[in-house]
Amino acid sequence: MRPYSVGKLMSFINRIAQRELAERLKPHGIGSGGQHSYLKAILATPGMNQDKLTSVVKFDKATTTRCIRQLEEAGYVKRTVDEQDRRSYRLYPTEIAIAFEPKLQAILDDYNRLLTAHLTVEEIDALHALLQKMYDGLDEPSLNPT
Amino acid sequence: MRPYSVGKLMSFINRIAQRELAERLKPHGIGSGGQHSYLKAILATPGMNQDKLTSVVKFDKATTTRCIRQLEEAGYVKRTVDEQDRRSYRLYPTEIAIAFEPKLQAILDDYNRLLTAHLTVEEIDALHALLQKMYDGLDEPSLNPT
DNA sequence: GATACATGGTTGCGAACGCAACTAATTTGG
DNA sequence: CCAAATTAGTTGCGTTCGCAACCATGTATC
Repeated sequence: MRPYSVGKLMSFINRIAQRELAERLKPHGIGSGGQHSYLKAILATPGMNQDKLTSVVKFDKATTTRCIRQLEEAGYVKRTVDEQDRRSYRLYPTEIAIAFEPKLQAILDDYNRLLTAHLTVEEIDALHALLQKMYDGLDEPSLNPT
Repeated sequence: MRPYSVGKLMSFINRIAQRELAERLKPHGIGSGGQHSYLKAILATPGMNQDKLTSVVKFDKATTTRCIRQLEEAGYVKRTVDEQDRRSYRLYPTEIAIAFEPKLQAILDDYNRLLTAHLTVEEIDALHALLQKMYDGLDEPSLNPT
């Protein structure tokens, strides 16, 4: 039996949805793609270095460098050299970022509501649980060489 | 109550997974991203024009132009001018593409199995149904101006 | 404490993609 | 039947991203 094309559906949905999200973040100087993921992670856990952050958001470390630079230029993130290890930077949200957090969260909540607008509450629960399980399965040593 | 971050999970999973798929398609001269979607659509429905194809795969028409050009250069697709409407091209798979179809399908099946490796059969059924419903909901006039 | 190795971060390069502006063929309205 | 509007496709431009090569700091081995 042929497996369902779960990958195709996810890629479709993601592609359509990302355009919506980009449009909503743009007025706040936050670029499309992963920038908001970085900002959310820094707000949630201030003081991480870029390497840690890269593994949290699952992008490439080069992408991290660039996204952080953009967030810094937009005034959302501060970088300070870690005195314990002078190679790495500790990342902190600025006052502006902290003030913006509720708005950011509202945009993301809105986005999620849009995505799941045609599902019942039970269906959303089930979908979230399944995606979480899927994610946990993928986020394993086999695919994540140390 | 805060909505689940279904969007974030989907984007994570998609990002991780796309790298896997890209690696498997690369040896066959098929670029990462949407190229395989176009090829599959053309194999499934030969003779479409690019405009129709764009709406099927949900990319931008500029992206369609470029992906089709690459598939043509790679020898998978033929374009012929539609004599009924000389602006449009009819798209057909080449012999090579037809011969390659089973292999392509095997790669995609494999990919889907990888994605859902940690789910039970019932969970995969449920996930597929939910994603399909989600997709159908998004693929509506409100977001798809005619 | 000099040499090798590991690790955090950056840069160069190329691929993929969307938007907007454009060309060329077709349809519509007067 | 001609001008205006529409439609299929292309091109220019800017953004995002991954990979690989690289630099600088830190750690380990001798």
